[in-house]
Amino acid sequence: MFSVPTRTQYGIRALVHLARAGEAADPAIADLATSAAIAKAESISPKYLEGIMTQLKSKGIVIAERGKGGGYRLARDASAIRMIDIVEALEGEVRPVDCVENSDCCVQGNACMPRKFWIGLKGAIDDYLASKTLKDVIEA
Amino acid sequence: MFSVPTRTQYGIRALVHLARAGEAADPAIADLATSAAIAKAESISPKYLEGIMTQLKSKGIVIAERGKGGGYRLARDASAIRMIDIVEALEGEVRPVDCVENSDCCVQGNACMPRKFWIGLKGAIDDYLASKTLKDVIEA
DNA sequence: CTATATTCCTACTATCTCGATAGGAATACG
DNA sequence: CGTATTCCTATCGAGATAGTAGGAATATAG
Repeated sequence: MFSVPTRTQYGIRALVHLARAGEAADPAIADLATSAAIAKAESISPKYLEGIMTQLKSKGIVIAERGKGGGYRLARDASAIRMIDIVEALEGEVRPVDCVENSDCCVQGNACMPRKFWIGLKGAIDDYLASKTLKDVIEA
Repeated sequence: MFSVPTRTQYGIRALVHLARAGEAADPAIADLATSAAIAKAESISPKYLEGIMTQLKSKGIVIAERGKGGGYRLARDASAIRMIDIVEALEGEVRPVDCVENSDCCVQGNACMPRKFWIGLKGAIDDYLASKTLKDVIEA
């Protein structure tokens, strides 16, 4: 249960790759990597990863440099990228049931008795994801 | 993200229904309900709920009485049924990524740097689900 | 200006899961 | 025996997911 799609797993691994590249002494030297290079290093389908990287870029997690010699780098320090930012960029907000935000669904039977329970679950997940940064992950 | 299948939502609503039926003064009087009756009260597809109830029975969450006059009742008091018992009965163990239990997957690139992170997420979810009982839900 | 390497965009396909349905067998009651 | 119920198995359609394909846009190097 609660399995995380490969899309998200791949995205995180790609960001781990970038974060580790950026750990070098001189920043801005080795922190640029192409999608194809990451895909190869991580054994991820290159074309599939391309789409994931584009999405991470559109959400402001990474910065893309187009054209020859281009690639991706983290948009900010790994310690400033929370895991919840990544997850929401790739999958949208954590929402166990539709009823969490939309109370219109509370019409039939006991449909909404468990609503507070689900909201609590969302809180537990969100709190954990917000408490970890990309830096925490690469130091684990 | 982390959306809960209707199967689980339906199962919980059915159990809420049974738990509320069992709240009556005289236990064992009104605590028996047929799958069809629950389905009607909760606006759930009857045939679909049938399968869910059978599964909850096989996992020991409810007790079934077959034949005419039969139905389902909770196998134990609502306060002794943890939400994690229900979720695991219907969906199996919480496992964000396969890598959580199986460390064999840590072979390529940074595939397993996030492993501790995922294990931590599993822990956060499990802790929450184990902390709530069916009784907590019907009293919310 | 041209060749090349890269991101970016759109569309497609195969596979799987999920929700739901159908029909009927097994069981128990009166 | 007739009826009401759980229980079993098989199937189906819709949607999501993972991956593929082709090429347009963009930047660099020579």
